Amino acid sequence: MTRPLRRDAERNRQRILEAAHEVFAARGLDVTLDDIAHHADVAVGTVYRRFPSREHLVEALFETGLDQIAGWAREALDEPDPWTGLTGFLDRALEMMATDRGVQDVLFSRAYGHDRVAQARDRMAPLMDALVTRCQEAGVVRKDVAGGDLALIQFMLGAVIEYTQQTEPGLWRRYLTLFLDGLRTPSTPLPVGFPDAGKQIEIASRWKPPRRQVTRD
Amino acid sequence: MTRPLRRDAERNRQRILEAAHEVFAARGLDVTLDDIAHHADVAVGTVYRRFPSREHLVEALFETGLDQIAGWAREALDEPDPWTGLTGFLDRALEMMATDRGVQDVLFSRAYGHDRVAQARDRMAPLMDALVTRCQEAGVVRKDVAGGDLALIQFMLGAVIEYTQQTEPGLWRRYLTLFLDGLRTPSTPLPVGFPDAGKQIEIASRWKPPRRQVTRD
DNA sequence: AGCCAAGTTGAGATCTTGTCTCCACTTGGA
DNA sequence: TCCAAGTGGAGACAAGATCTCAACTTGGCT
Repeated sequence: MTRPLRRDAERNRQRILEAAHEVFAARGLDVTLDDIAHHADVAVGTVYRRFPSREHLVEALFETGLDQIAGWAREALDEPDPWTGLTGFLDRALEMMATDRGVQDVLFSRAYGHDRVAQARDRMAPLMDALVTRCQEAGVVRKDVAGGDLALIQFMLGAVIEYTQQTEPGLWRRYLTLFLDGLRTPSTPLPVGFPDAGKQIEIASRWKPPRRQVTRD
Repeated sequence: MTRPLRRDAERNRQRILEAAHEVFAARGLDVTLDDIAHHADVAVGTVYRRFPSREHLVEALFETGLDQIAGWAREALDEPDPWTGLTGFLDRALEMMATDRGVQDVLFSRAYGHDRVAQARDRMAPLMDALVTRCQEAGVVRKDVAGGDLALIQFMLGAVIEYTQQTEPGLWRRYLTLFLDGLRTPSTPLPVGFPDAGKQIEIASRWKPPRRQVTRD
């Protein structure tokens, strides 16, 4: 049985988690633990005493974040109009990615979050499938797109967010709209099929979140 | 008047340029001059004697590449059918980006290529505008997109290329098709306007090409 | 109040990675 | 033959991240 943390230690633990959340949100997962420590007004040593690696922080922070997205997907499935469900979901999820850069890293890379976060990620795939299938059954989405396409679309819009958010926040909505119009029923046949699960994992394994420009505060 | 290089030196210069082209193509602009040297079977010192910085290599290599893209745009304007012109152009340009990762870096970042490459880049914008306007006049492209949107679309597809090319080459065509369907005339109004020139420069200035995964040969 | 285990601090040891120099050595060509 | 031009590559230098540790502080139990 492990005894509870001393009061000051517990307080510091919270401050570190908060700081990590903010720093991850602002600059993605690829930040130093020193940065986080500084942001939490705590020395590096303290951070290392609580969290042996960035990995532990990521696990502690992002599992709930991903589950929140999954929750939106489930809500979207309850929406009476399938199309509204789908677009509403994408809007929320992307809004979150625009606010928290860490989410994109954790969603699309296998570099961090090997345990609980990875599981949360996997729980999302069937929900995406359901969202798309429901729209297809209602005849409002072309038959040749897959649930997995939603992920790639999110990835692309994530790239736009990364590119433009500082300067032109919200510009991504422009391209989301363009995409959604492309998803609707009158359609050109798609030239390549969507990759299977094995390929998808391979893709994500190869991707590493980009090193972000150092933005001074 | 500067005397010509010695024969062996000239040969090495060529090998360096070739090697740089290959390495930039495979891994983007953010590679070390040491890498290039190694690839050219030449010592680092030799590279530094010819090209004081990566910048010089980039200038020497990419000006023609960008002009080639501009050339395709001009050809596309000669195409009798405006829509075929537009799609054909995007296809070629993206094919090039898929083959040469350096192109994406040089097109969308201001980190490299300050002189001739920058000018070549600027020469492209009016061509994009023309391509789009021509389609709009023919009534095949929605009125609310701008020439600049083509660049962002290329950027997004570039991100997909980066993410999937190793594993699932050509997958980007799937999303190009989706996008093109979104560009066609029956349309949902776009939620945000396209940013003006000043903003565009600011956007590109902030972007740095991502550090690529080290892929062992 | 006094004690000490738990906690904190932050300079710095260590590692990694890239840039660029320098000088002993080699080579093309007048 | 000779030497200016060219080359090799170890390593100096810089930047930046990871992680440690010995001296110091503090919460909380008695």
